[in-house]
Amino acid sequence: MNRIGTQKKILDAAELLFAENGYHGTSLRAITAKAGVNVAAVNYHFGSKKALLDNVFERRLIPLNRIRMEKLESVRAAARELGVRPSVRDLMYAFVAPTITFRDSGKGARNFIALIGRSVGESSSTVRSSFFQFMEPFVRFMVESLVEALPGLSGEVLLRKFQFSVGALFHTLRLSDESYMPEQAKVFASAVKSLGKGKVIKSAGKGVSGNKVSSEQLVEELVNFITAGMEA
Amino acid sequence: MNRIGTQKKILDAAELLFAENGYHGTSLRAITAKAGVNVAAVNYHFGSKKALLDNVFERRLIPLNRIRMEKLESVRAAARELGVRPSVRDLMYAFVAPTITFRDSGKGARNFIALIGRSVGESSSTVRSSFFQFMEPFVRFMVESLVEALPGLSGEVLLRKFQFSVGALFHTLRLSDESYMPEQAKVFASAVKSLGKGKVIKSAGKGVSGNKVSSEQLVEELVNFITAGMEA
DNA sequence: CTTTAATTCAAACATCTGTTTTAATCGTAT
DNA sequence: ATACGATTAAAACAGATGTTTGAATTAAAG
Repeated sequence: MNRIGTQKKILDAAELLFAENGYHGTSLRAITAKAGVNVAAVNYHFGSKKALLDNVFERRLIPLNRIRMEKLESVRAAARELGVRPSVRDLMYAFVAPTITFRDSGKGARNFIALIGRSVGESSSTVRSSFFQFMEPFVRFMVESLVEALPGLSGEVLLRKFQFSVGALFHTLRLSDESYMPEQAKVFASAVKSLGKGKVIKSAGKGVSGNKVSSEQLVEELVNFITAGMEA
Repeated sequence: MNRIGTQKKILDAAELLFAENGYHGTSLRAITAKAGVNVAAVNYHFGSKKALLDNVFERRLIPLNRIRMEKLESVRAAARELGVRPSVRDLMYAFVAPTITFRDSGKGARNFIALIGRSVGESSSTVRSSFFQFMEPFVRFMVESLVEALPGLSGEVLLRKFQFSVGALFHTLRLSDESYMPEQAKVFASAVKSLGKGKVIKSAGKGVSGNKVSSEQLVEELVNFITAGMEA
């Protein structure tokens, strides 16, 4: 039985190509060619292209969301035990850290992170519905926790601020692999190069900002940024 | 000569459908059907589907970027005259305000703003290259100005912080029309409804946050958020 | 009015899409 | 070895895609 092997090969290829060219921009023939399997294998193992997309999300998003949920719950539990409100910073950390550190768990994970970074803003309803079905429980829990942490804010304002944070995080995820955003990478790199004053950017000639910063530092900067924004 | 009329009809239809279903998710036949013109009209007037996309961007992005540039230049000029550094808040305002207030200049403008909100993270290289070719001069100028405003930050850190801001803004633009993001709207709306404590969200039953806040308030909140993040 | 160029239109183009079919092949248990 | 269910493979399917063609129509110029 090579079943599992074939399914994994298809999932890996689809994950990569969906991240690179989008759902509609990726044909089943491109996927099966990269996976080294027959075209019919997708419909045999998954049923349809849409079902394949669901499986691509499901494979990574279920364990990832479990980690995020656990972190969030432990933050709330710790605060409850101390009789205080959870801090915005801790909540934001539980939101940001698992996602970004997940990038480092393998090449496939990096592709997937770039994919979900795109899926938040995906134009096609096919991709959106597939993605949000897995994200809803976490988002709901997160918003509830934020209301607890920032009781002075109205629900509307808090919601928008959280959406600003979501945008900041997922945009960063999109940029996590330079190869997927060559135009943006070039624009920013040339902007930095043309500065010519102040602190020198040591890496300007070699690469592009965003893919050489360590995950730990990126988490730190991002949490600092959105925590300050949430509390402003 | 009905030339201009036909071209405009095609551009309007394409702008709407690209925003709703993405570039690859929109067929020329869908565009021409909505525009009420013949399929061949696109290739006759624009040359190709890709060239049509370029024209959709160009029509709005050139005047919009000119406004952003002028605002940015006036901020820098005012600071120079006073012999001080431009404030982060003023720079961020010049970045955010023109984009968001542009939404209100008409129905087509609203469609377009949703479209460019998506194009930043678009998976397809076709859309990305079309979009970034118009955005590069502004991004370059913006980064240069930020270096001036925050001389204490290294170029790399500043760049990442600006990218967080870009993410926050464009994610908000994506959500500026609820009809394009029904799943996300539902997730957030239900999350708010299930709060049950603190300030009551008056609008929870009627609509969804994001499309009833005034542009002025949205600009204010967004500028507050990213200014705090930049200065954190 | 006639001529001429620009524009529209229906139809067809070749190619690509996701999916299905049918036969061949594989691994495994009897 | 045989039989059987699972998997693969090649081929074909109907439909949609972007683009092109060539005739019909329209509008402006002489």
